[in-house]
Amino acid sequence: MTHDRTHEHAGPTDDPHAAARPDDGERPRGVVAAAEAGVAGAVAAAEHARANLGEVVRTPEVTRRLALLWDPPAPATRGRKARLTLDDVVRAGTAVAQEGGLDALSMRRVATELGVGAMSLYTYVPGRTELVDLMVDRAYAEFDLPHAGDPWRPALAQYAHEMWRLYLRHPWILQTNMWRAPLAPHVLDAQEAGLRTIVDTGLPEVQVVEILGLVDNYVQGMARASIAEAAEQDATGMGTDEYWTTMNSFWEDWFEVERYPTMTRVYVAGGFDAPQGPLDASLERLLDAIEMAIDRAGSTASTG
Amino acid sequence: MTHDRTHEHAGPTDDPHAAARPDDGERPRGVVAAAEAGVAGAVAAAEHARANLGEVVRTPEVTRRLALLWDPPAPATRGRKARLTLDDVVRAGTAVAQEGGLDALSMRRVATELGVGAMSLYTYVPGRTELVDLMVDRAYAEFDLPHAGDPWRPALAQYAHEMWRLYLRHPWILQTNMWRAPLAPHVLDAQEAGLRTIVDTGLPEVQVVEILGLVDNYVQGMARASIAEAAEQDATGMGTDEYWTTMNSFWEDWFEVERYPTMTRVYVAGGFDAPQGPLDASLERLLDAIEMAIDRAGSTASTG
DNA sequence: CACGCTAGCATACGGTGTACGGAAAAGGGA
DNA sequence: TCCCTTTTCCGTACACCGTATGCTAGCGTG
Repeated sequence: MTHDRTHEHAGPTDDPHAAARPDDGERPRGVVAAAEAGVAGAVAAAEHARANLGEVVRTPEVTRRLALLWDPPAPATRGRKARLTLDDVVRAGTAVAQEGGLDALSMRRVATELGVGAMSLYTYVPGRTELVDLMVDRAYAEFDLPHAGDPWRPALAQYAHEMWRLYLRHPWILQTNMWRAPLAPHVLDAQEAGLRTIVDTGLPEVQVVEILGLVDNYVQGMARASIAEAAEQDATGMGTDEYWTTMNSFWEDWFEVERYPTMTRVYVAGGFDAPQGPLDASLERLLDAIEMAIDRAGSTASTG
Repeated sequence: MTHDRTHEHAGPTDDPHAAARPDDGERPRGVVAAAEAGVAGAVAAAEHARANLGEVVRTPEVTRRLALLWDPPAPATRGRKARLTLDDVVRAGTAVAQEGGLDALSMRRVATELGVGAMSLYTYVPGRTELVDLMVDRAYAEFDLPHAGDPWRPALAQYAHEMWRLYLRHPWILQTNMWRAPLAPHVLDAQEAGLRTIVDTGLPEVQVVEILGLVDNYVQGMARASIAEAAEQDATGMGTDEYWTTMNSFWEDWFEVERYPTMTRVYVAGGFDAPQGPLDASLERLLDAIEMAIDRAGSTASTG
C-alpha cells in the first residue's frame, strides 16, 4: 500500500477515546475531546456527541480519504527526491478538469500533462477519488470568506456571490459530490463562514442549517443553468457542446406543438431566451424571504 | 450501425425546411411548421423561430439519441423473433440503477440481469446514453400531472410534490444530466404541466421559466439532502453507505474545534440532526415568495 | 426449400483505475 | 568508501468498461 508514512489507526476500535490520534498534545481534536477540554459546551456537549457517535468505526478506506486532507505528510528527508509536489499534481488535475470536465480527468491524462508515468501519481495521491477531493479543497481555498462581525445580510450575500464565482471558475465541481461536499478543510471553512453569517440572528439551529442549504442550493442551480447557457456560445465543451445542436434539430424535427402548447407559447414569447440574469436580481428575493423567517423567529422567541 | 431501420436524416442540411421528416402528413411537427399551420402564433412565431434556429444541423449522434424516444420503431414482422422487449431492457436498467446507483449501470450488468449476452442489448438500444434517457423518460411517466384548470398554488405544490416523489423513488436520476434534463416526451410533459400552472398568472414569460427552475431546483436540493440522509439508516447503498462511517471517524479524529466554532455550536445544539422535514414546511415559504412575485407582476402590469 | 431479414452474441479494441514488484536515486551510518 | 534503508518512479498486468465487427441461428416469405 502506498502512503504508509501516514500514521495508521487501529481497525474497528475498542476504546475510541484512547486511540484518538498519535501526535496529540497540541490542541483538542474531535468533538468529544473538545467538549471535555471545555472549548464549546463542556460536559453536556460531550455526552451529546458521544451518544450520537456511538461506536466509531475506522475503515482504512475512510482514513485514506481524509488523511491527506487533514494531515498532509511532512516532506521526506531520506530517499530519492521527488520530481513533483502534491500541489503540482492537484493543479494539473484541475487544469485537465477545466477543459473537458471531470470525465476527462483520468490518471493517465494527468500524468501525461506532468510528463511522468501514470503510476507515479500514486506516490502523491492514493487514488483518483482523493485527487478530486484535493482539487475541490484547493478550489474552495480561493473563497473570500465574509468577516465575522458583518451584519448578516451583506455577509450572506457575499457568501452566495463567492460560491457563485467558485462554480463559474470551476464548473467541474458541479460534477462531483452528488450528495454532499467532501469533508475538506477549506470546504468546511466556507460552511463555517456561511453558518456564522446567520447563527446569531435568533434562528433555531435547525433552521440555520436549513437556510444555508437553501442558499447553497439556489446558487448551485443558478450556476448550473448559467454554465449550460455558456456552453452554447463557448464551444469549450463541458461535454455539452452539442446540446444546442440537439436543441435545434429537436425543435425542428420532433417537437409536437399541440402536445406542448404552453411550452410553445413560452418559447414564442422568448421565455427560454434570457440567461436569467447574473444572480443578483433573484438573490435579493431569496434574502427577503430569509429576512422574513428571521423576523418571525425573533417575534416568536420574544412571545413564547 | 444498429438501428438502421429508423429513418435517416440528411447530414448538414441545405434546406432545413424541406428535409423535415419523411413520414409527414399527419400533424405539424417542429415550431416552424407549427407556426405556419396556424397552431400557435402564426407568421410572427415562424419568423421568430426561424431567426433563432438559423441553420439546423443534424448530427447522427443527435438523431440517434432522440429517435428512440420520439419515434419508437414498429415491431419487426420479418426475421427472428425477439426474446425481449425494449421495455424489458429499460426496466432491467432501472432495477440495476435502483440498487447501486448509476455507476453500477453497466451494459454487461444489465445483460446478466436479463440472462442475455452483453451485445444483445444493442439490438434494443443504440448505447448506454440512450438507455439512460429511456430510463429517465420511463420514470417521468409516473408523474401525476396537475390538471389544466387548477388554481396555480395547489397545482404548483402538486408539481413539486410529484417531482419530490420521483426523486425519492428513483434517486439515480439525480446522478444523470448535470446540466439539463433530457429531451424526452414524459420529461417535457412534466415541464409543460409545470409551466402551465403559472403561465396564466400574469408573470412575464421569462419569469415563468425562471420560477419553475427555482422550484425544480429547490426540490432537487431537498431530495439530494433527504437521500443522503436516508443512506445513513439504509445501508442500501447509493454508493454512499460509508459516508456516515466517514462522518463519525471524522468528527472524532480530525475535526478541529477552534477552527470551526460555529459548526461546533450548531452541531452541539443538534442543528445537523433533523432531516429538515418532509418538504412541506419550507415549500410553503417558497410558494409565498412566488405569490409575492405574482402580485408584484400583476400590479406593475396594471400600473405601467 | 432457399432466400433474406433479424436477433443473439463471441471476440476484440481501446479506454479506465490501480495492485504489484522491480529499478533507480538519494541520505545516513559504518 | 560502501552499503543499506528509504523513497520515488514506473512497466506490466488485471479487471472492468462501452461498443465495432462479423458470424450464426432462427424465422417469415417467395
